[in-house]
Amino acid sequence: MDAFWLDADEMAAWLRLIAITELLPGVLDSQLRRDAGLSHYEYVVLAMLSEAPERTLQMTSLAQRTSATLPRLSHVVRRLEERGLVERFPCPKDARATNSRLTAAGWGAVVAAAPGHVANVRKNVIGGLTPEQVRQLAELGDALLARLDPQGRMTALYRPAD
Amino acid sequence: MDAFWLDADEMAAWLRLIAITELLPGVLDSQLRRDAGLSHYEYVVLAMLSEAPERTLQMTSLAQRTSATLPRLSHVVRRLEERGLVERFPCPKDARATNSRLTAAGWGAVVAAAPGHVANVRKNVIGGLTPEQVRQLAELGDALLARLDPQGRMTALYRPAD
DNA sequence: TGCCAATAGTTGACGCGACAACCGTCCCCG
DNA sequence: CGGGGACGGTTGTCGCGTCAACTATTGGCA
Repeated sequence: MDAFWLDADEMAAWLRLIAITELLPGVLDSQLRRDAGLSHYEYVVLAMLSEAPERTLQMTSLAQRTSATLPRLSHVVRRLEERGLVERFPCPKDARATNSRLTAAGWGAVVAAAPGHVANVRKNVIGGLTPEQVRQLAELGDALLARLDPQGRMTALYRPAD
Repeated sequence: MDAFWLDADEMAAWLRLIAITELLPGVLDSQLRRDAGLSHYEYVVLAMLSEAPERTLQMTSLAQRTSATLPRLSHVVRRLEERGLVERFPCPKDARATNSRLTAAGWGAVVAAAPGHVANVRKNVIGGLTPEQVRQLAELGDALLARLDPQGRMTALYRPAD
């Protein structure tokens, strides 16, 4: 189950991928935290709700769309609810389930945060790539996610058209 | 400072990149934690030391090579020292500095962990890509890191030949 | 109908990383 | 050669994410 190492090209790609996953979260978090008082993950949660019908999603669905475990989401939503950005209520269709809905304040927070966030993404990530590289990244990403997320837990997020 | 959103290609690439940075750490951590009792970051620290002359590096240098802040590294090295995998001693050249050296047990831990880790990387990451995509990832990675790490803090890690 | 496994979600404890405050050493400029 | 700013590192606190345990509801199958 081993027998061989990574060759030079593979190692180069691998080391860069590691470095990116170490550095990217910090870049996203610090801008959003500073300018909008939100962590990147909190922003993603609000953004997903903002695009959903009724601005409402079931916890499990929201967790899948944000690549998070249910406990993580539960903690985050509780904090967002305490800040008045989100509200929870029992799902009428299934008494086990909980729905989360974006409040007006939550909508306002997303709208306020989005431009700076997009500018940051463009400045620090997408802006450094050629259009051809952007296309390559999307295809690469699909191939990687097929392995990283074989259950397709995140399909809703990264392949909304399926 | 905004005025425009991401277009469809950019959004596709961006969403995939986000998903990868959320999922990859868990995949790496859980395999190493289970099979070797190490977090991925601890493994990287040991691996960097194992490749250094005398298996020894100064804290600051080790922090740069592992994309970490100094406080983070300090905590991690203390734990590794308590487990006997690493030892710290004052740098003879500079009384302010501390050197970390891999112990025999630490070397053994890296050697024991490496095959499973490499297999995991191949199985879950590199193995899903074509050789052409591996090359693209390396180039893409350079372009992204030029923005994410403009100071070249990690240069030593991802471009060892410079 | 009644039972039991599976599903949906919450909670509490624990560990790790970020941040800020701090100490000791070095170096350079006056 | 002496004082101050910069450098190198450690420590403590706090917040967040994971894991495990738990409750409640559902749905299928006898």
